Amino acid sequence: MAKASLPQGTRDFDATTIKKRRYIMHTIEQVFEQYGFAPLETPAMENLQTLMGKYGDEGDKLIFKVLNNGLERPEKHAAARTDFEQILTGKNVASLTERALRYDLTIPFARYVAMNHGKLNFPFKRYQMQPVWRADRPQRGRYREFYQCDADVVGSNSLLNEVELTCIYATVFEKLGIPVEIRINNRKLLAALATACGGEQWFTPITVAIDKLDKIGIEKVCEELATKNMSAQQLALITKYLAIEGTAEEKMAALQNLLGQEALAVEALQELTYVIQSTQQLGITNVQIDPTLARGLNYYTGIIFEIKATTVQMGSIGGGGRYNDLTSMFGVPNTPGVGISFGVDRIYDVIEELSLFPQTIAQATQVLFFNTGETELPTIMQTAFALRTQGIRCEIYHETAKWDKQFKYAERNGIPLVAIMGSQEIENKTCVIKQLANGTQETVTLTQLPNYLVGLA
RNA sequence: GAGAUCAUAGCUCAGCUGGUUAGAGCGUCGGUUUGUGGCACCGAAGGUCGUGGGUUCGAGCCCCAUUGUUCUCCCCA
Repeated sequence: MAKASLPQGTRDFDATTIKKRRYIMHTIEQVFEQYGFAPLETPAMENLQTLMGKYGDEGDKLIFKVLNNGLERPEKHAAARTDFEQILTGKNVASLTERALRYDLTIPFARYVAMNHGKLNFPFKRYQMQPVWRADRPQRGRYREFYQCDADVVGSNSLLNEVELTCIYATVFEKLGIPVEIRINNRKLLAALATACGGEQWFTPITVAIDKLDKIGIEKVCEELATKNMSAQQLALITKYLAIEGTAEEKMAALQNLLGQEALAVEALQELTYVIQSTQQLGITNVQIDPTLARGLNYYTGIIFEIKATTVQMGSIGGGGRYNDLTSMFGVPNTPGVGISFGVDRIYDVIEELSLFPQTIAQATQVLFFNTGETELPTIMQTAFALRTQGIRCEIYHETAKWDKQFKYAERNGIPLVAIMGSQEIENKTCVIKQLANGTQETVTLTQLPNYLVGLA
């Protein structure tokens, strides 16, 4: 017998955990629907071709691949052996692996839009809440299987979308009680910085390096860029850019001052100003401009978002941004979109750490009926059955046992009420209801019972 | 992919420079107590010391390998 175990980085979820996670997901789902997003689900597996090359070189390595079935068939052996050599050089070969587990929800969504663009009404707004898989090494706040909740709108260039998605972020985290900072930036600003440094070939090195600013500090960022042959003059510009601080208005002014001669920068600043001002007018105060925000996924082209919990040490718990033309990779051009994502499992960890889950979540059964004996059991079953039709969740203890045990069962399972019907009560058509929390108990007639219990709940 | 760390009862952990039969608390089960839980007391069950090798008269402890945990780098939700 092999010892029971789980694949690395995966977890089982017990009842309490699932209920807590549902609470998070329901909260998100409600807000999504308030803004007119409709649900979508896609398969756990995609064609490997759909996913490869969409997340950068690092991303490709983290995609879980599925080995093809049927490789043991003799007529495939020769081809499989040759193709395996390709695998060893880091290539992917369709004859050995042609499917992979989804890595995020955005690319499958783009694939869906490309496949169905003829019958969708644009702008098309969908939300999706499903697990994704990444072959990362697990650590704090990092899992190999985790849930994402995404909302995307495609077929619209309007900044109204960015504003509303920001509102969704603000509303969800307010409902969950998590203090967060909504950081926004604009990829066009980074593109302008690259141009000011001499050309767009600097875009990727710059974004990669400055994304690490808060971790490694400004000197190391400059060191890293210097190794890419960046001149002292260029580094001076980067340093000035990274040193920008202050209120949103002050940052805007400084950025305008530094990059105002670049057309892209002007555009970027206008967009950021619009989002900041609009959300401020709606009473949302936790949006921050962060010029150093870059984000790793390379398909973003405009405004980008990242959510940081301010009172807990944790990686970002949400992120997103605008992409010009994600569907063109699937042969359908001119479909701009913008989307956001919630990292449910990290949000869970944050709420747990801050002890913000409502007490009532864990409570399932409201009433435990004591099993007082074989002769009493039929009446007890009838009573419980009737209560259930009235929407009251009840259980009957599975066997006649000492009350001691039955009490402990109720306690351990967080059942707040115990119902006792012995021969005496049955004869009088009554029932004793005891509240475990404070020990008080009352005798209630069976006709009053449903109302009595609703009153306690 | 690189590095560090840990792995002993269901859980949390002790276990000395390598030396008899590996301990505690909590939990579980039984009892004091068959119509009222939480408390107390008494008793019991429960361990291939992650796995596989090696060194040694002797290994939970030392060495090597391996698997998993937690964490850091990388990157991300």
